[in-house]
Amino acid sequence: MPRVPKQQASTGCSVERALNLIDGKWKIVILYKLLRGTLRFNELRRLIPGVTQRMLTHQLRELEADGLIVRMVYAQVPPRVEYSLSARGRSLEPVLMALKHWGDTNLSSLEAKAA
Amino acid sequence: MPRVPKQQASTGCSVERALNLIDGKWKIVILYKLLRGTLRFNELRRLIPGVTQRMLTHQLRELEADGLIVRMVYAQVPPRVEYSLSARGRSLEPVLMALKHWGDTNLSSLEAKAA
DNA sequence: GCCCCTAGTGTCAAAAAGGATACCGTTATG
DNA sequence: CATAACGGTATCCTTTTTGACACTAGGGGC
Repeated sequence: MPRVPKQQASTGCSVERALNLIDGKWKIVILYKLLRGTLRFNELRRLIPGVTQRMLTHQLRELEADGLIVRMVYAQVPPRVEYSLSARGRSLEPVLMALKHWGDTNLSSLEAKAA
Repeated sequence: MPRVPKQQASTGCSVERALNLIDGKWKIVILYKLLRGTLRFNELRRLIPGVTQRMLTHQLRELEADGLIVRMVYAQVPPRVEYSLSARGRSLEPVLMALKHWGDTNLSSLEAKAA
C-alpha cells in the first residue's frame, strides 16, 4: 500500500479513505480475530499462521495509531500485552462480518470449482 | 499485497482468503464504482482520480481474472470497452456498502477531529 | 550456568507495488 | 498534414512492503 503521504488521505470518496485505514492483508484479519475479544500478542500470532513477528508488530502499531485497537501493557515478567478493539475498531464489525460472510459463501464454491 | 504465490491462497480463514481477491487500494474502489452500472475505461479513470492508466488496467485485469468483473470489448474505432460487475462481483455489494457506510460515519468524525 | 518464555526491536535484503513516460493503431476532425 | 480520442502496452525507476534472521530484558525451571 501506498499508505498515502500520511496526513491527507482524502483522495476521493469515503470508501477510498476507509481503505487507507484497513489496507494490508493482515489488518483486517487481526481486527476480525479481535472481534471475539482481547488477545495477547502470541495468541494473535498463533491465530494467524503466516504472519511474522515483525509484520504483526507493525500492523498492530498502525492499527493502534489509527485508533482501531487498544494496546494494554502489563508490567510483568514475562511481559504481558493485550490487544483489544477500540470503539472505533468495533464499529467495523459489520464490514468484517460482511466480508466473512462473503468469503464463506463465495470462496467455497470457488474452491469447489478449482478442485 | 503479497498476492500469495498464486494458486493456493488458503492460508487461513475465509476472511483471509477473501482479502486476496480484493486487496490493492484500487480494486474495492473500482468495484464500488461499478455497483452503479457499467462503465468504460476512461469513465473509471475519471471517477477515480489518482489512479494511473497502468494501475487501472492492472487492477481491472486481476478483477477480471478473479471473475469479479466482466470486460466487454466492442470492435469499434475508437475502441470501446465496457466493464461491469459479474454476479460474483455483485455479491460483494453488502461488503462494499458496509465499507462505505463505515467510511461515511467514521471518517467524517475523524476529519473533524483532525481539522 | 543455561535455556525458555514473552513481546518485542533492528538490520538487511528481496519482492512487490506503484508512478512516469513514451508508444501503438485507427478513425475523425481541423 | 497534424492532432485528438480511446484503450490500452512496454519500459524504467522509485517507493513500500514483506520476509529472514539475529538480538534484547528479566525472571523461572532444570
